[in-house]
Amino acid sequence: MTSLDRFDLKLLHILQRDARLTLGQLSERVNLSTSQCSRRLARLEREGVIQGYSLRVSPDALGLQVTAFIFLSMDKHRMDDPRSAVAALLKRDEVIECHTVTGNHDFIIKVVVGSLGALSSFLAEVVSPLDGIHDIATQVAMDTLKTNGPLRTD
Amino acid sequence: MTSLDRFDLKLLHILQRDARLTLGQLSERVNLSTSQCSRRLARLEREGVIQGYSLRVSPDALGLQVTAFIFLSMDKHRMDDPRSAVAALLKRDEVIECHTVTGNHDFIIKVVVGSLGALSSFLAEVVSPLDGIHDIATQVAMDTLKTNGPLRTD
DNA sequence: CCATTATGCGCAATAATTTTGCATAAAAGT
DNA sequence: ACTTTTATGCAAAATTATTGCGCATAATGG
Repeated sequence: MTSLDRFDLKLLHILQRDARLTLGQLSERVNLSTSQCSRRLARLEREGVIQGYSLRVSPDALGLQVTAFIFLSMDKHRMDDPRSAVAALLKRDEVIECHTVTGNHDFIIKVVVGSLGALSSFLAEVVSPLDGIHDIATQVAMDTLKTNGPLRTD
Repeated sequence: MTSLDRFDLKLLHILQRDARLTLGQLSERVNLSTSQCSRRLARLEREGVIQGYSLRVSPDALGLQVTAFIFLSMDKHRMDDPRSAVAALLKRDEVIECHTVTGNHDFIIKVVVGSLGALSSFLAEVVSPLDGIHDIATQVAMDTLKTNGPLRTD
């Protein structure tokens, strides 16, 4: 078990918002020396609290203009192993997120693609052919008010 | 307009997966000098292709064990300005993502909170009190098969 | 089609940042 | 209270990032 004190939480709070601050800038804000910040971060990484560092890229700049949520229901017997039921989906770069959920559907899947045409192809060529599909519903995002929001640290 | 050549795309592809590679490591993989990688990244940041750098933090380590999707419908007249209709939500740290969507509901909102109790409080104290709410539906994620997947770059 | 200009490049010097050895101080355990 | 462990800051060392410069290549314009 890993316990996080207020310094750790503050580091995580700040770095979630800008992971490119230098240790110098970080140390000012949390009131610790740079060396200690460095060591604490190393520990948080080692213990898996920090899972990685990534870029936020503008989807538009990549020509990805459509975000959609796909709701999937499977035939009952396919749900003993949810992961393998949608294994083919998880590998696809269009799939940003995939969860099993309570409610009418079994999976909720977030995809980001170039166009409505690409969404349509994805549904027809990747989702529909999956084994044991019972139902597919799709909702297209028109306006993204917030994404990749940081987790609360307090 | 910003055009991205194969080097830019390769940089974005790699850094989305690990934004902490050094310019040296990066330069090997893309076959460019470190100085040129540095300059290209500076440009991508300047032009907004790279929107920022962030941490992937383990929700569990922060005691955040519940991910849920909240579906919100508003009274018709509240939807002329979607953003202000949910402005109070966007500020909240529990809200990771918020979109307007096609279909039965107006908004889809992803939240990450500590417990089902916290989810319940959030719904009762933050969502329900919003002005002009017509309907609320919630789906709790049981298993997260993929999150924060990188965008496709090709 | 050549001249001019602009853009992209790598190298090497410089600057900035991160990591580590070490001594000290604070906590924790006995 | 005493010992052991853990956390800390400082300063040196190592690593990494940035920039000036000269050269090449490609785009622009006459």
